[in-house]
Amino acid sequence: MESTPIPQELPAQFDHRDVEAELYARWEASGAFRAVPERSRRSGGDRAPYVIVIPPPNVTAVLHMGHGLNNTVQDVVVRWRRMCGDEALWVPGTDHAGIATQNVVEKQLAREGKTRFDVGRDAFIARTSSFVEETGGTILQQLRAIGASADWTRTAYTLSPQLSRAVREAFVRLYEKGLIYRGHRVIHWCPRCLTSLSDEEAEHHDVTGKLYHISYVLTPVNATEEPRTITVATTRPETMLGDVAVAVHPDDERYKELIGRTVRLPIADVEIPIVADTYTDPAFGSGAVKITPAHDPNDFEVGRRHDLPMPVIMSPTGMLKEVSDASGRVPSDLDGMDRMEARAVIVKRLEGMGRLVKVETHHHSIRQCYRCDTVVEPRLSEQWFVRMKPLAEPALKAVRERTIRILPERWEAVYINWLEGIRDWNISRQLWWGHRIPVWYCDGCGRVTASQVDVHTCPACSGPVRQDEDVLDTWFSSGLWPFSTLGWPDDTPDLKAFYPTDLLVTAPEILFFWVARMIMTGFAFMGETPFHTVYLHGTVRDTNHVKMSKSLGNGIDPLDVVAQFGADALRYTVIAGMGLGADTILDPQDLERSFAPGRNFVTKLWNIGRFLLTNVGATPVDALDDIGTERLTTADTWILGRLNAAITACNDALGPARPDRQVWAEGQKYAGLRLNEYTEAARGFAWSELADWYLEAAKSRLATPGHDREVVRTVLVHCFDQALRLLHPIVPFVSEALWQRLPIPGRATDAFVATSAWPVLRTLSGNPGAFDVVREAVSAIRQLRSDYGITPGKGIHGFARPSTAAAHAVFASELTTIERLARCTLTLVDAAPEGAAAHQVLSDGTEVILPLAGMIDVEKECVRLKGEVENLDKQLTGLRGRLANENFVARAKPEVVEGERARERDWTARREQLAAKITSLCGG
RNA sequence: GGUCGCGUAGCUCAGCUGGUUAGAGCGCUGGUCUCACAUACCAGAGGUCCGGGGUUCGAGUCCCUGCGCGACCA
Repeated sequence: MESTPIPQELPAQFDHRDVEAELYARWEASGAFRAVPERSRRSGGDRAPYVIVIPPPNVTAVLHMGHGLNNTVQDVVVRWRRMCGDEALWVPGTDHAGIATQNVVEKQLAREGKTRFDVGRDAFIARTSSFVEETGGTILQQLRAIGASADWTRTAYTLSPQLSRAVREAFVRLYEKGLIYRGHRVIHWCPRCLTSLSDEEAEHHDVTGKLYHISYVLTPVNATEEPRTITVATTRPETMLGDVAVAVHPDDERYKELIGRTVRLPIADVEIPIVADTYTDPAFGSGAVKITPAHDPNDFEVGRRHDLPMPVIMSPTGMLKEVSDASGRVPSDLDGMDRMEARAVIVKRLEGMGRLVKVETHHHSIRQCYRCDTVVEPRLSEQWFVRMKPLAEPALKAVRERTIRILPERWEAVYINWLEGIRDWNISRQLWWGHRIPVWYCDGCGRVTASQVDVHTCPACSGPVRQDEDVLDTWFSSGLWPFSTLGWPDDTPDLKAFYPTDLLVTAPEILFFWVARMIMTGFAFMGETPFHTVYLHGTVRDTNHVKMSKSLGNGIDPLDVVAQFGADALRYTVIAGMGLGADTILDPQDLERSFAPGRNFVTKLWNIGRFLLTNVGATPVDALDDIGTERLTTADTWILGRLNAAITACNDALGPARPDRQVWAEGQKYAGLRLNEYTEAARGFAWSELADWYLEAAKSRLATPGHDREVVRTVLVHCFDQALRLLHPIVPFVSEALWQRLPIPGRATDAFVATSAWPVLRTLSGNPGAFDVVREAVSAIRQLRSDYGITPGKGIHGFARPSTAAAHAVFASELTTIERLARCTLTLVDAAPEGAAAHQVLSDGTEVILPLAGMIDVEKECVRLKGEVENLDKQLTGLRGRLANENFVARAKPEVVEGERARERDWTARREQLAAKITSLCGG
């Protein structure tokens, strides 16, 4: 069958601008990304479900490189599984992000000279809602631009009515089990956000601060006692206004006799006791520590043990104030003063009083709000807590017993360590934007009611009730994400078909915030793990290894990259560099250089496609199975063998997709998701093998009409088709654009590579390695040409002396290919011709001889050959030494020893051949 | 302070359970506008695998130690 000319000329370059949006729209319209519950095995279908839930970005976020990387990984995996025939579902959505979103709207208000308290709660929430409606979810639109194949019909939002129901259901269930309680505790307070924070949200930062040593004067027991002092050390002297005791270690001989006595607190001027408590470290500072129960979590515990008062001396905004139990403690001139300013004033005043003993430089860590970096203030207040220990048990067990694996492996230890030392979770936030705590108080009878539905009158006394003012930590709702997005608490078809999910892809920073909590809630509410694999990827950094961020100005906008180089170039670059857990380094100053690998690869792929379409034509090729194996050339068999190898390498790098029986086998636990290895395998096949060798070998066959032309058309289209499938998850757009044009036999007109089948291995006949001698011969001639400075334009003639009959046959059949690639003419001979010539001996002993009359420098050739022999001798010495070593022969594995022996034979033979050349050419 | 990780080519990184002459991309050098591709092709240079000790027939790979860097947690 003769092919017809190509229907349309392909442009010289892949124009991503023209293609991406249009292709994406077609995919989406075709329902390619839509999952159908009935097709899942769990719902009677015949497909294994494969589900990923997106780490929901903040609803007000705009796409940055971190999102780009995170979502590209998810998309690569979900596209791979879709092609493998799974019922693949990637659930997209956003998070209402309590503090972050509220901050944005408060900033807007501030520009109008107002605070949220000026507008009131309802109006503020209304305003924030409309803000979110207008600008929120931009990021989901942006994800389409990088090719994200999420099921948009299932887009979720943590503050939607459905997911809000899930939050209430979860709260009430935990409350009823006694796993949620309300308590008076010292929590982390952000004086800027005006809310409490969980332990995880108050981040540690190392600082060089000061340690102030302050002496407190003991109250004399009688008029004759010498005045005595006791010195305490603190980094936060302003909190002394709230001191209620000085604690010493009970065994500390220095202070034993002082226990039970009192000191007079300077400035606040109150009398406080000296107590004995093992919390005190005798080795730190003076061995005596001031106790401020309302402003330090450790002191709070000491205070409880000794039944001490707990005066709060700081306002929510961080100003000194007699808030509770503190009357008379804050001097009027300090009242209302900011905590930092007050520190300086108090230190100065202590100095004036002679109470400041010394000030030391002190390295310690302070906690800062993870949203606004303000130094948090430990503060006694009433909050809601989740009792974590019981929830942590199954979450620990799941990782220990391999129901869940965390990649890279080392994070499992971090996860376990954290869960073992877990503390109760403060879930109430003094914000307005979020899920209001579903608890109602009756002031009449004191009844506290937690309820899924709004409560209007007290169930006990029918009196009026008021709802708790606080909202829940955003992570409380995102912790339910793997099932709330699927319809929980309702028993929906989605939940049945798609829970548990499979893979979670995120950054290590939120391992505790989010991942661990999802696992805990998964077991608590679903009785099952939410996913079997957690994949933690690295961070995007600039060339100085500084994390990219908008505020530092070292960020890269993924949409800029998409506009300049295309989504495929972005994806390829990021995925190719995706070592397990490794950071991604990109240069914001030089996008051209950063994304060159991706852009170059896309261009290369495009040009392979161009060549194919111009030379193969648009007429569908034969099915490969219809081509008799006897018609396949050495090159055909070789490339089909390389294709098999590439498929195997890709599968090995990516899989296994899931554990065999809910639990990861020891040998598989850390296997798969090597995206860089997968990329390299697919790239190497398409570029270094298909394009660099097979395509070149195909050219003359394509130019010659006849049966063989059909064979090469078929093999070429088959290999490129398969290559595009292997590459599709990485570069979805260019692969789709090319695949649609390929003359693939029997393909439906509306087919997509996106929903085509992942390549499988073919059984081959013949020797796939036979073609290697061709490649070696070409390389050898090219190398000689380069060594002798013979420009490619200069035609040369040479000889080849195949070492075996098989090699002779390959040379005879592939002679045109060799001649074309090496740009020479070649004569096959039985004996090397006499005279000055350049030589190469191939690995099978075949000789290549270039007489190069007039161009060859005999002396240079002798030096070159002798150098080669010298190198071989060096290797042989080592090899023979090893083989002469009885220990090696006796103890090494037999196959290793046999391998070394074979190498010795090969190298020796090769050396003999070269030595003979030297004798004839250089006269010994 | 605790736990963990990293240190391989100029740069960014691969190197699985110890076993050929340690790889890739980018960059660099030289040569090519060869009829798909100069965003390409061809050839090449470049590595004491951080230092020291040990285990082993054999160590980039395992153990100890020193130095440097980083992360997480207190």
